[in-house]
Amino acid sequence: MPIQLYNNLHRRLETFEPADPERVTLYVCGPTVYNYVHIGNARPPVVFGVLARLLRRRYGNLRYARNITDVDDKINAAAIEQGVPISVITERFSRAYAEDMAALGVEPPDLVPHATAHIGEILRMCERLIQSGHAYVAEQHVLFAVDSFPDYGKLSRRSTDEMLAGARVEVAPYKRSPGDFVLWKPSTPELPGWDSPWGRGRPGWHIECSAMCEAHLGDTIDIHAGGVDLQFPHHENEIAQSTCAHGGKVFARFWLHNGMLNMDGRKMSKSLGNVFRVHDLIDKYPPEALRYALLSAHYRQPLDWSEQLIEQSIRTLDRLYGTLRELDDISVSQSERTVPAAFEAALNDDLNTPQALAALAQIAGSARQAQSAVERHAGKAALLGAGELIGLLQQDPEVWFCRGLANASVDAEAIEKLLEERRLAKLRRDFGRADMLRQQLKDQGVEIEDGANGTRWKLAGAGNVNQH
RNA sequence: GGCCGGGUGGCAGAGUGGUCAUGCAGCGGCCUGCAAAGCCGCGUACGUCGGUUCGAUUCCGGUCCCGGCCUCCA
Repeated sequence: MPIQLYNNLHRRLETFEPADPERVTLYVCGPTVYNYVHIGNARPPVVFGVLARLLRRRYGNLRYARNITDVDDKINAAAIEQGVPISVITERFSRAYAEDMAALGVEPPDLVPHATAHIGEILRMCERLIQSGHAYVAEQHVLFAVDSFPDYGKLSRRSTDEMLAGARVEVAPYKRSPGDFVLWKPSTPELPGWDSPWGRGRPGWHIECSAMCEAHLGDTIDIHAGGVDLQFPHHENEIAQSTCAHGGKVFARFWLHNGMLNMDGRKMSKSLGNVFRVHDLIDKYPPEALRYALLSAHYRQPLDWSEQLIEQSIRTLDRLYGTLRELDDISVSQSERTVPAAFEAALNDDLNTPQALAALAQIAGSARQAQSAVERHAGKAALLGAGELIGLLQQDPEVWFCRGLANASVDAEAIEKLLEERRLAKLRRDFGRADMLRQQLKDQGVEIEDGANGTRWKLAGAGNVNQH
């Protein structure tokens, strides 16, 4: 079954065929590391990370790059404010980003190129663009001439005239055309900078992605992905630079854009200040529930973020892990894991994660009802295999149900002691005493279940159990 | 203003020209000392107005509302 992807370049669903099946290339725009990222920033790495797993499963040899932007005016501002070199800021927050993404079950990409490690490539690309007449030098800036690229605006479907009509920003006087954008700009002595033929300076925002794609993935890549808010100008400009730097070769064959996360109906964005930082959320809620929540809507749709969404996700995972716990006695090796056709078909259909999660619920349902050892084994194999592909259900169920125990106010020994006391009370049919003990545990946030093989317990409620 | 996307049951959220999404919550039942979990069952959802059609939530047009981008943005 082919993988169908909605190619935003053509605004239609297309069958994905890599240019070279031996070497599939994927580039996702990564963060600017000047602060902790918010949960909206986590959507691309999570959803396109699932795409990476899907591609890797099918083609084996995937080269997946997700950059780190470590030179930028916001980083400069943060460094000046805190009185430290920019490297202190960028190292701190690129590490935090890696940790936050790992917590959300995002596998590291194959390549994590940093902009500052590619200044040479950036300068060479600038020179090539100048030589070929697609860029010019003005007041120590290197600017891309949008008029030199007839396809400019093709991705975002807008003409340069339209952009002019709606322009919100004053046009710098040295631009030949208002749509021209900066490839290289001068730095003052206190700002980070590198020597260049046009004086000491630093790269513009868009050129780094073009330079890093070229350096690591080649002139033409299979898939380029990122947030829909990057479609213009960032991705439009990348296309212009790369295409012109490569003599007209196609830059990216597929363009995928994820929708925005909303807070109270408005886009979650740092400039609006309505953000939840991943760093804080993973302290407060089980990270896997955050991942589930991010995958619960189709990636192209907007997703309303709310506490209720997280709690709903926790309860859904409770049920799925409950099924796995019922299958505790079954052992499934890595090679025995399976990916049911309906589940994979959903992901192949433009990464339809809600449908895939619906299929996962069905898989769990039949696994729960399986009677024979063979069926139960197949159920668990499917649950783990499908879960692995989408990055869920890979924990030990007991770990899931005891979420946050290490930080919570309860301790396991005390719980076990009360449970033993309750067991004895039940043996002598002192149910009043037994119910009292259950209530006592419940007051501590511990819920218990009596089963054939004794009593088990879990931490109840949503995420706040993990709060310190 | 220009370009683009969206309005589905209490909530989240897929999908389809004519029996079922799915999950969460709720209700009833089974099970249970009681619970919980699990199982079974239940609720006549597709913004609005027209059109096409034997039949439209699904196609077409109008309209209302919401959101995104228009050089900070995932």
